[in-house]
Amino acid sequence: MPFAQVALPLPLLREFTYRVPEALQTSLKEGMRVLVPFRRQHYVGVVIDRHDQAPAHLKTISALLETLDQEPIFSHELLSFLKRMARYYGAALGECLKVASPPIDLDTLRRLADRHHLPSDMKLRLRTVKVPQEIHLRLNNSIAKNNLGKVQKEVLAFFEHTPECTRKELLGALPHAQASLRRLIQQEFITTREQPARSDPFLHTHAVPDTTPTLNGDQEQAVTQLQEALGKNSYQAFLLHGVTGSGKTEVYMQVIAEAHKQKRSALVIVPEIALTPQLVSRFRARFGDTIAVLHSGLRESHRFDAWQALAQGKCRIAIGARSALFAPLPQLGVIIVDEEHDASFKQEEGLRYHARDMALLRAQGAKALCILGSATPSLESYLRAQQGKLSILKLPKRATAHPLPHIEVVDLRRYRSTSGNPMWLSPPMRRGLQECLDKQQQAMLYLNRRGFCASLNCSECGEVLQCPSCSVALTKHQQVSSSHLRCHYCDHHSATPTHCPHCKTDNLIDMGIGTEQLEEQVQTLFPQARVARLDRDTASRSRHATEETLKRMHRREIDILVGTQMITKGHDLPGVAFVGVILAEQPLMIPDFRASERMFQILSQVAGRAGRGDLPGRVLLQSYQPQHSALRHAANHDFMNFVNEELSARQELHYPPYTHLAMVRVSAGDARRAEQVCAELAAIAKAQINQTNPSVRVVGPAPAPLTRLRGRYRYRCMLFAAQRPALRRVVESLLQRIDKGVAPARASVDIDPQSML
DNA sequence: AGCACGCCGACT
DNA sequence: GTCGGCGTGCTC
Repeated sequence: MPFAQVALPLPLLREFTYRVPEALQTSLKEGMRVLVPFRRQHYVGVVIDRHDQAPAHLKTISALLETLDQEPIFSHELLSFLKRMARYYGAALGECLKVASPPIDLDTLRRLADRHHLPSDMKLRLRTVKVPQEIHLRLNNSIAKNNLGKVQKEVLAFFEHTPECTRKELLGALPHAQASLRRLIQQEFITTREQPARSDPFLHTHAVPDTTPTLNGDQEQAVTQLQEALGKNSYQAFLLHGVTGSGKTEVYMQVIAEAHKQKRSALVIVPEIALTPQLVSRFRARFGDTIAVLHSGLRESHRFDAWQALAQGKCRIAIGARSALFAPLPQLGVIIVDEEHDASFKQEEGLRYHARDMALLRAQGAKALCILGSATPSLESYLRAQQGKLSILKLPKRATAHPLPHIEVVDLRRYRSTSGNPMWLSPPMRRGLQECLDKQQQAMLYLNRRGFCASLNCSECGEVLQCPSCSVALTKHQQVSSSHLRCHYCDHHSATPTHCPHCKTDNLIDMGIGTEQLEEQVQTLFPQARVARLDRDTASRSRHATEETLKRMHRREIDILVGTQMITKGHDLPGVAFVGVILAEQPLMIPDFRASERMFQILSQVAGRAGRGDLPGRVLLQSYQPQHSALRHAANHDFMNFVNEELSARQELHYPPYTHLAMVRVSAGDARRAEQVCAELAAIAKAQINQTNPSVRVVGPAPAPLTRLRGRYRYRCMLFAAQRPALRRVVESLLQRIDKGVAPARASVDIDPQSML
């Protein structure tokens, strides 16, 4: 077949045909990367198809230059999954392949460039990696041992116990042997071989093997069902609904062990923030070196290593964040998505895919199991379970004997400070903290706002200081440098003014509270307590700041930890007995139909941080809306009533999960241009609504909640549809229009948006 | 995405 | 008279 269909790593909604050189006719397969000329440049694309004839409309067809791989880097399973994914999101296949690709080894790339006389600065537009090499030494069998120096003999003696070692190892043992070694190599007494160095930092953490614990009845039942399903070798999806501390991880591990027995591989996807060394060592303790960790925080070379180990079958279990979805696993047996409700599974820039939804799609194609686990399942998953698309497994009890923490709600309306300002640390909150300190237990205070205060307002004229390029209030910060204002959406920052820029009076007052101020207030109230703060600002101070603070927390060197979302996930801190939430209804202030759901999830999750050790946990939720039902349900640990109430509300409003949503976003430097393009797209969508697509509802165009962001005006339009195929057809027509160009505006379609902003 | 081609303002 | 702004169009 002399022609190949090649997908390029560009946002082009089609692929291109290349002629396959004679020499590659037999070896070139689908899923291999190839070097191709494209528009006076060179790109690395992926062969997605071979065919006998070129499309008739093409006059000239270039030949592809070379293949980068001996074997396809995308298996048939992975490639067909990526094709389905591209179709699902209306994305360019090349873009999907790009996010799923391992980085290219720079040396390989340079060799290719040289061979084809490409300029050294050629833009291949792909992530590259310099794979660290190490030199392996091996003793040559037939050597004359006479006439050797003392050190040379020492070097040879070193080889008596090891047939082969690395140069680094040898020089580590014999640091003075450098010159002698060089001579031995020159005289060919020792042969050398260069090979990629193994460098995965997690790989060398030697975990102590653990013993498989006995399961409680619920866990036993879940494991039995899952193992049975695994034996059927077909797709089946589960929702593992287990309260915090119910032992979901143990269930995962036993299913993975069963897959292992059947020589099938496993993929574990966790939220970015939950992928901690503790979690990895827990898996490593059970499965040893068969685990590869895929983490975007890893150096590219480490990711490259992990990818290779999986592709070659050296590792059979992959664990990682969102992008681990694309791990090259032969004979995939089970995909686990832990904390499946977590919003971070949705990539919010570029290719906006949802790792949970794609995990289901991949499992389907691979005839594998998919297990979605959560203490507070998303409404999407819960409805799927009700519809029978997911089999539900329940772990209603904590695996340990400790009961769920006791949660109380504090009505903030009853407490005001003498100045009339809100009292963010109410008397019950203070008492709670004091009791906790008295018992020498640890406390956490949760407030999801960084900075000192939320905004700076003028009490004279009412002016709120805003970012010059975004329609948001500036946040005052006092840490790092002196008092300054920062925009939390762009990189704008300025000194804190003393006078109102509008009316010039000096009546600027702080509004609201951030973690910096909370930390200060806590320290003032409890001068003897050791207080620390954990948020994005403290984390960015140094690379290990967060880890260090958590370690200090573990060692009980901190009494009260103040923080944002960062303190809520993944960390098992057994000393924490008290958790306070400063403003429980904060999630409701974002205009989003999922606000209630998010509040319920956050409160449940924060509450779950209390009483994980031997201490009974206590939780205080401060709120101005103490009667809000999602808050009440969270306080009662009552997922069932929350989910039923919320589902019926969504059904009534025809919102997801009862409909499928596509968000059309348009931005431009000029507001009228953005609105105009958005209106045109909305009109195209509306024109599609006829007998073939009767169920699609178009809402908009309308200004986006953040009307201006980074100097660009934003408009949006929402498409709701009861059926996905109808939604897809309408979206396709919009994408075709966008593909033709809307410059200088930018337009995109987000399928199943997770954030309404 | 990039890089061409193409049509209107400030420079040697 | 040119150099260069970025608007629009095409890429096997």
